[in-house]
Amino acid sequence: MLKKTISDATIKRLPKYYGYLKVLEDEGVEKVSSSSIATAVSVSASQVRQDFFGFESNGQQGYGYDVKKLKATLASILGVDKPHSMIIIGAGHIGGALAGHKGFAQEGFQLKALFDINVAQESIHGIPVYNISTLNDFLKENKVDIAVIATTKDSAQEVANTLVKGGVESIWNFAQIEINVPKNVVVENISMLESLLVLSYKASNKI
Amino acid sequence: MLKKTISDATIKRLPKYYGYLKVLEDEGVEKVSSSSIATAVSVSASQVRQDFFGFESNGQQGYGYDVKKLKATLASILGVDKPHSMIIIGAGHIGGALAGHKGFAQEGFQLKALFDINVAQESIHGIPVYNISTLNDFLKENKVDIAVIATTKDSAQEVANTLVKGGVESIWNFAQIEINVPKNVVVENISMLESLLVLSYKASNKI
DNA sequence: TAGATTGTTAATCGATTAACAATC
DNA sequence: TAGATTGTTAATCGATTAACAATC
Repeated sequence: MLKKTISDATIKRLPKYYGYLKVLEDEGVEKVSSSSIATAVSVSASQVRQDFFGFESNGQQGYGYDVKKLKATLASILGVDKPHSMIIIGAGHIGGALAGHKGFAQEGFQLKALFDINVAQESIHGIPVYNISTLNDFLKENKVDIAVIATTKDSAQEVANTLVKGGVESIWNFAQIEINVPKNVVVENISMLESLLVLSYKASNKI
Repeated sequence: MLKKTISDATIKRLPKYYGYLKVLEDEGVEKVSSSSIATAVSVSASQVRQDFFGFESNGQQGYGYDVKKLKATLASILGVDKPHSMIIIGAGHIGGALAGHKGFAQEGFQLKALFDINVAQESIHGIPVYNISTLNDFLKENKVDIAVIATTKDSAQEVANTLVKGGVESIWNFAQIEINVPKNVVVENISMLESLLVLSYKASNKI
């Protein structure tokens, strides 16, 4: 484990770099400089190089970076060089929207099922919807890499407990509440309301 | 304008503090200490006090903060002490889910309409859906505080241009692309894919 | 009063920017 | 070769933590 640990600030930028490299690859561009990446992602060129410093970026002085190689390196760091199985708990507005989102599958996130207390429809966007009471058994029979919590905040912690007990180690939490999990489980929270409030702040406090 | 400017790092935490104060108010709690807030929001007590330093937090030594007063102060700073009119461009999965989200209205964000190139249904969750071709006229006749871009990335910039021309000064952008706007317009980006990739990183690089 | 807790300054830590030698 | 651009160190900047006097 000689790998230098990457700072949180850097990690948050890696998906942006990765996204831009995908665009370049689609356009057939073969090389790119730190300053082009910087412009595209609204950071400084120095920061791009500093972020890349510590992992093998395959940069060449006087030339830049090979788009394909750099994209592959970032994919590997971000863990999207291999597929992830995924389930969604809560088949409401958000859960349903996530199930319909095409972009996740493109990165190898394979949605296997949705779960809800109330199975209004047998499937959403082709993904089966099961009763939440069957979640426990499902987890015994299927390896789930990532579980999405898209329930109300009232049931989020209970759902998290079931997931953890069932061996899930990565949780993407859309519920408006902090969930408590053991140290071996990673959680990424996403709060639309918080984002909207930040926008509201900016709008209200313009110079 | 003696108001000290609040740092970006602090601004991102204000909605969390605000959310916790709402919980306390609902529970009928009247006072709270910086260390309680800190625990609830997973930061240090010192940071809470540092964040509050600079605006009138009404804290009392030896006692703590008055929940109602502090919540009102944060609401005012975040701009949610008054209502905001809102529209959503793109009535797909995400646009529809946002229209169905109850939490926004509770904070005074009043959704007036959705717009789409293809009006599949006249209304979603009781909100009228109009053809995108009428957006221009709508903006002339209605004051829109916040516009949500929930379109594909291909049309995001064009939509942004129409919004800006129509006088919208705050944009909440869900499209997977950076949009360019004049300096007087504020943009808050939210990227689910980026969030998912951060989770993927954490999952793949656990110690 | 004694205990608790804020407001505020100073110290520390980490992240960003600047600079430039190395080198393609 | 000359120009371009990286990798890397040092300098700067900003954010977090620590500490404690003020005071309720």
